Amino acid sequence: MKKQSHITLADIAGRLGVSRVTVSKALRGHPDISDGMSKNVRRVASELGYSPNRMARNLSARKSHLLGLVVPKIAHFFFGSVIETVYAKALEHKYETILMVSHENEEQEVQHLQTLVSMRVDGIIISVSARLKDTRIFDWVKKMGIPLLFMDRVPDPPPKGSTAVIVDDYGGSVLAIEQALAVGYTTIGCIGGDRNVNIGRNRVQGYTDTLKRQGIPVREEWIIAGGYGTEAGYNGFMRLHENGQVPRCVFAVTYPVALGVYAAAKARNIRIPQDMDVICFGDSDVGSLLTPALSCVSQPTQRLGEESVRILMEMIDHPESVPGGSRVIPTELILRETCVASKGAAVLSGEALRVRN
Amino acid sequence: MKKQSHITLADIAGRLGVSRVTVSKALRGHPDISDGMSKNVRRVASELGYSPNRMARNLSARKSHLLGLVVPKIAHFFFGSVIETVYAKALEHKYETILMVSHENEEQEVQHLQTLVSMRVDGIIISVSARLKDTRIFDWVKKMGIPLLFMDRVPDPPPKGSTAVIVDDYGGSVLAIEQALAVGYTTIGCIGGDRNVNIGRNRVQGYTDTLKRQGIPVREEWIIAGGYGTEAGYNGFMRLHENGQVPRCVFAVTYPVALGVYAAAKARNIRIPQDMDVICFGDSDVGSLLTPALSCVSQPTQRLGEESVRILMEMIDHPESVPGGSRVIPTELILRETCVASKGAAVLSGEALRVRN
DNA sequence: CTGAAAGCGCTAACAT
DNA sequence: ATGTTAGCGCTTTCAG
Repeated sequence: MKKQSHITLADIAGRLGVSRVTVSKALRGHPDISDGMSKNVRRVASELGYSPNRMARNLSARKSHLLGLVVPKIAHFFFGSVIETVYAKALEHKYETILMVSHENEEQEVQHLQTLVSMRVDGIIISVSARLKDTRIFDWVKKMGIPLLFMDRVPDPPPKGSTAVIVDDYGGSVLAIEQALAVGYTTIGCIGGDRNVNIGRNRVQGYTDTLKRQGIPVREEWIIAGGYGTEAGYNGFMRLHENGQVPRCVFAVTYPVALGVYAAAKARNIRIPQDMDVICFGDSDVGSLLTPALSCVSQPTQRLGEESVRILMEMIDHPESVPGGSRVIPTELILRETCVASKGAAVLSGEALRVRN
Repeated sequence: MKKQSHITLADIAGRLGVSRVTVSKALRGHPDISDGMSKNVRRVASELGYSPNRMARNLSARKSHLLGLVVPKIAHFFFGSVIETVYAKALEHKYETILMVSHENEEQEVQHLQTLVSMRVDGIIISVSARLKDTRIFDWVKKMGIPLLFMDRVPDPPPKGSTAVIVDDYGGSVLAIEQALAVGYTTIGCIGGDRNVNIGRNRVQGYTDTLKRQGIPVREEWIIAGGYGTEAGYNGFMRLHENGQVPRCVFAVTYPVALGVYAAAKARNIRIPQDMDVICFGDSDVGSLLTPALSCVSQPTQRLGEESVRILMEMIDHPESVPGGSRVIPTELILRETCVASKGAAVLSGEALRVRN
């Protein structure tokens, strides 16, 4: 019982009494082939419902036109939106994208990377998981000759000679904290993040530096690490609350963290922004529909995705002239109903006020 | 300048003074090979950093261990969550998933399907775009011998002999409308959907049937089609509002549509639920954080994804014994702060009340 | 237990 | 402009 055998070049060639090579060339628009022949080939191909076997093509051409994308999560606005952009941009360059989700799990991350190498993707974009510790896998990928680009989340410290496209995490959180200070808050907490990955490190750094610069004491018990998800926010707030001393405002390291804070506050009957205010890093499609509408530092997901693909393509086409280092994409402060001066709050209820950076 | 040449079976074989076949077998744990040999091969392989070339393997084995997944959107809770499940489940079966996003665009959909066939994926799961009109592509895929499974969104009418895993759209919307009626609303609108796809058709049908059954006149001007996204909800509400006669409650055909309704209501200063109430089909992670927390008919995304993969695997392994037809997955009514009896509303503010179906 | 031969479907280099 | 010859890296008979 042989498996369904597909139409091949040979079938088309046979029908036309020419060789497979001619057909192959014709189908790819090679200049060698005459117009008439080309037309005939195409006609027969479509009559037969021919579908080129990409595996064969890739194997032979030693080029897959595949791009690997590894992210820690997918069902979240930031990643969803970045992923969509990467897909679209890659397609413009005639590349298919293979998505892999690590679920913030280093083991899966390694395995995915191995699979991508195994598939001989032409390049890889990765946003590393929060728990990442061992970075040798990245050297291996590189040794395998596959261009690797870190996007948004980079191991800290970054592997030697790595290329990255990141968001201005430090600058963004400075914006956020300065806003909180401008409103008049002097007790400000920070929830989420960790030290393995740049985004946690830099955002928390921006927070502490800004406080220090203003001569405000940094209280370690108000810096609650613990990741980037909604649970981190929920648990983080709960820990803060149990300690008894709740700061007047908290800076959530990601949008999901802020969501968790909202949920926890609701559960504890803490009113936002009257009892405690919130501002966060990262936007979402529903940010403006929450009550109160959440103010944030927005990350330009589109630019992140576009730049990443652009640079990766560069790395694929000119492996030598890799510029290396990091492109940093600026952020933007979006003020809505949290973390705004109280009289302003009423005014802003309708549309968001945008402060360009 | 030859391209980076990877380690191959031959390299390992050479090092050990055996043939490539032996290595190939050893690496795959073929019983032919002795334990000692196996160990040696594995050792050398890992020393050399060998990574099997999956394209070559697939080409030769005429099996890709790839699964195609086509969805209209990704940056939305429902799809994000289904996608994640499909990835995980597929992995359990040793399958990689190739994701394609159609952006609700039929042309892209066709192209993606062609690409997947070209990659010789072993099976395809698709959630069709709302604008789908021509279903011949599905017959072609089938003719190419690739099992195809419709998930959630199926062309209406479904192609002959197709297999699908869907949600109980009709039953779910009956639940929603009955709830609205139970609260005492007699003027109920319906926003979103269209007639090309089952989910729109059936959800709207559930809405009209339930009203009729209760002897409530169905007012066509309160049934606003227009898709499944946030804009559809926003624009839909605006049209309703411009007409002047706003129903006491609206049923949003999807969660994003409800989000759009929230936004539009906010913009028009219509209070939910006091001025107009909302209930929708489809849940989200932030549903309970909206104000008021949104009541909905929830779709079990996990079960949807799991069932889909399970059945597709079945179809791949036993192409003959395709059962065909549709598996229908039941829904669940989740009441929060909208569309609940007014005195109940206060009581429910904290945690969600769940009514099992 | 191991290996030689053949081939998966396609492309690239080199004729003709 | 078209065809010939050789692989790409792996698996699958089928002999030893």
